[in-house]
Amino acid sequence: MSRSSAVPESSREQEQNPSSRSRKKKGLDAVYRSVADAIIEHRLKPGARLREDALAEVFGISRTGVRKVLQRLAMEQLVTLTPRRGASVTRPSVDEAKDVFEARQMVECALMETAARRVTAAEIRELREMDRQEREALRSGEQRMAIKLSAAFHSRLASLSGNTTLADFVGQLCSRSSLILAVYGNSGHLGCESHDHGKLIDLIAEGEGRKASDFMERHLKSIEASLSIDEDSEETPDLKDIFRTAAD
Amino acid sequence: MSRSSAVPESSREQEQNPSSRSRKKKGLDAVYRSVADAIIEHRLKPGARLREDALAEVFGISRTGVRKVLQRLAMEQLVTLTPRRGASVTRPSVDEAKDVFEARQMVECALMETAARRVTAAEIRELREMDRQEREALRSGEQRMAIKLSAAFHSRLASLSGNTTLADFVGQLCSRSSLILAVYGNSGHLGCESHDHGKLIDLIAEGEGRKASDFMERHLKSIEASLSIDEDSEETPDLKDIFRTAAD
DNA sequence: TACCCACCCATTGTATACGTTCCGTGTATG
DNA sequence: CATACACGGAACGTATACAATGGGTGGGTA
Repeated sequence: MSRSSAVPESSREQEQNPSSRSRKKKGLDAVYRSVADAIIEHRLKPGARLREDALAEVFGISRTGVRKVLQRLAMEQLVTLTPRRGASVTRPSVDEAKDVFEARQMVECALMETAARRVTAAEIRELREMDRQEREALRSGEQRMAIKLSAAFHSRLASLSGNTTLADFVGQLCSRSSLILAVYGNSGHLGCESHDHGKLIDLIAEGEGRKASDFMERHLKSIEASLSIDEDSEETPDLKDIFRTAAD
Repeated sequence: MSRSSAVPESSREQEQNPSSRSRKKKGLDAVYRSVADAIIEHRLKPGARLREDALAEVFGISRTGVRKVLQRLAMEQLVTLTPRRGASVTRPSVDEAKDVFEARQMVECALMETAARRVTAAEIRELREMDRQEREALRSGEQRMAIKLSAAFHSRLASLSGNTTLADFVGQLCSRSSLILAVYGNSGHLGCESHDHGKLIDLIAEGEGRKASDFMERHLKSIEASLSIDEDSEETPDLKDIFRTAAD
């Protein structure tokens, strides 16, 4: 009972949320985006169980479609499919978090040099607009939206390279980073400092690929450093340890 | 008629081939490996249609399981799911091929440095054994097996870095490379020259990460250069052009 | 009182059945 | 004789029904 009660409220949120505006009939892909966004925005927290029946009822589709969506999310490491236990939002391990940020530094930095060479004026304007929206969301206290926009910004930045394969990979890494922030992030300051993205755009616009790459490296390292990856916060919640004082 | 008649023989290959040895009962995941291997080994050529009913009958499972497998393969870019046309083995475009090899050079080279630092003696032995098997297959004319082993070698090499995320990514890139070789490769010489892998192992074993990275870059560039990426070989087979001489 | 076993229910895994859409072919007409 | 329309069939998309398994709870016993 204690576990199953962790989620149902969020599914109600889905109904009343206008973002998933009653797309009952067409758009199976829209269901995927809805769930993915909910996870990225931390409306569905790591560890939350995703029962097939519940999702099927919420979105007005059958379990068949739900399973397809969950499988796709599982392949992107956003949800974890335990053989007979069902699906739950992935709770990234410390090693996983480390791997994801190592991958991001490797790929995103390298792509900056290509992006600086290929970027167009229209794309620069688009990036500035995205940055503006992100800061706007951050300013008005919409942390959830800011997190999603930040991931979208990094993903769009990677897509400037023109390499679809690497861009998609970065997109997945950014999504997983949102999960990592949800688990290991300090609620005090979010991952991306707003002014960083603006500076990044400047460097790209000036064609300073090398500097953009270096800046991106520092940017990502600073995000990673801001995480509180305590080794001891792993494994069992240690009921004994937690309630030791109470029992003492 | 011209398009649909291009494939049906391949589905018969599946039936008579003993490699998919009657894994009827357990192992839904085994079906995935069977199909993936068939694609990587070029037993299923790019463009080959994969009818759900046929696969279901061959593997003794229902279409439900087949669809799950096909979806997974589609996500790894090994098969293409056309909305109402069904599944077919992906025929990589020129741009896709270029992207994949750019990604491989970026990631695999970078991982060599990490691998050279972390590799153990046991892993070196394992790599040498894999290299031996690959050369053995190449020597005995089993090109299909050699292609698969070569991809497995690169994938295993990447996994030495300890970064699961990047290793999995490289694994997918290697699988897609097999497809690219099937389309753009000259049947004369396969992608990986056998002695290259041995040299790569030597450098890793000696802890020469930098040299290993450089060598890997040359290795991959040489594979890419061996491809015959003719821009004109794209698009429609141009029945008019092909039969112009006959009509003339 | 604490631990273990057995039963029941909830949830997922799999298969089958139905609806839908698109391709191919055949015929009719300009 | 060519083209266009229409019909039939085949394959995919979706939903529903059944089967199997694991966990949770309750009772019994040491």
